[in-house]
Amino acid sequence: MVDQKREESLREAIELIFFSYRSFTRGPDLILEKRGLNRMHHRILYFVGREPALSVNDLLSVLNISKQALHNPLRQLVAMKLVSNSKSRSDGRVKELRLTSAGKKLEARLTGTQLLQLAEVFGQAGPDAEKAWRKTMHFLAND
Amino acid sequence: MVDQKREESLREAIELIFFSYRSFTRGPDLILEKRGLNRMHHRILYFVGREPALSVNDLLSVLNISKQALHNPLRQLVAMKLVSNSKSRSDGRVKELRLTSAGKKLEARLTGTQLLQLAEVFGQAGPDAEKAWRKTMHFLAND
DNA sequence: TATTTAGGTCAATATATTTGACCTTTTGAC
DNA sequence: GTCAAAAGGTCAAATATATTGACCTAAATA
Repeated sequence: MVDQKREESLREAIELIFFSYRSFTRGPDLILEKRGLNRMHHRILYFVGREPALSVNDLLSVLNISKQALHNPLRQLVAMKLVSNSKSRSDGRVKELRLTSAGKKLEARLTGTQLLQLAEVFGQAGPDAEKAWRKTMHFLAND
Repeated sequence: MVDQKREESLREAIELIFFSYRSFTRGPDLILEKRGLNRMHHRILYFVGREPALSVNDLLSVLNISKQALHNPLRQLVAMKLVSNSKSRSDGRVKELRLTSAGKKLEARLTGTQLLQLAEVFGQAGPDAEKAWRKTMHFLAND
């Protein structure tokens, strides 16, 4: 009886994750759709913006997808002049990915909806809850 | 300067969500892959298991996808005898979806990895952090 | 009886993903 | 200087998925 109650409570947690993630991705998804882009484009813009001069290989590692799966969306972003790729000085094989100013603008708009949303959520939950949330998510993120 | 620091902290939160969600879905995804199923099949199994006699329309509502997008995975699950659909007694138009015993077994295996993972995470974080996490996620799930 | 609702299906299109091969340029070990 | 390895890019085929829009039945209900 105790175990079953705990399972019920853990299933509620599963649903919190499911519905939270959907809520969290809706903002950017709506903006992306209007431009014929998808969530992968946002992820590329996000991580390139997060670490300018990121290499293609490092981007692949963080996204955890195949080279072929990255190929198209990245090519599109470069063609749209949202991402630039220039040869690295220290290693001519490596390309350094960066956001162009247009790329920065779009990234700011996409991620901006999520920053706002999280600011609101943490505002409602309060700083102690935010801290505990971060601690818990840290455990979850690292297996 | 203050605002920029807060943005940095919120971006860390964004990344916690991204990596947490990936970690959270990996377990079921690996099991599903071996059977030629995907995350949508798990979602169907989950919500049907959660509410036996669920109608197709109600399933569509909770999943928030089109009838056509549901059609294939649901048909497959029924064909594999993991989900049963029987006419409702009270309204002959409505089908009541239920997990078969094989469906229950698979659902338990899939969701079981997530239950275990969350039990571990909450165990590490502690009951107070769990409570605060739930409160915060609740705000996030409801916009 | 006529309309609405729940459900199912089809076809066309568009997209995305995966597998696997193959190519160039550059680096670095020998 | 040669050669294997690394970084990156691309292609093609097969597969999978999603989207749009149409159309159908059976059952409920106004």
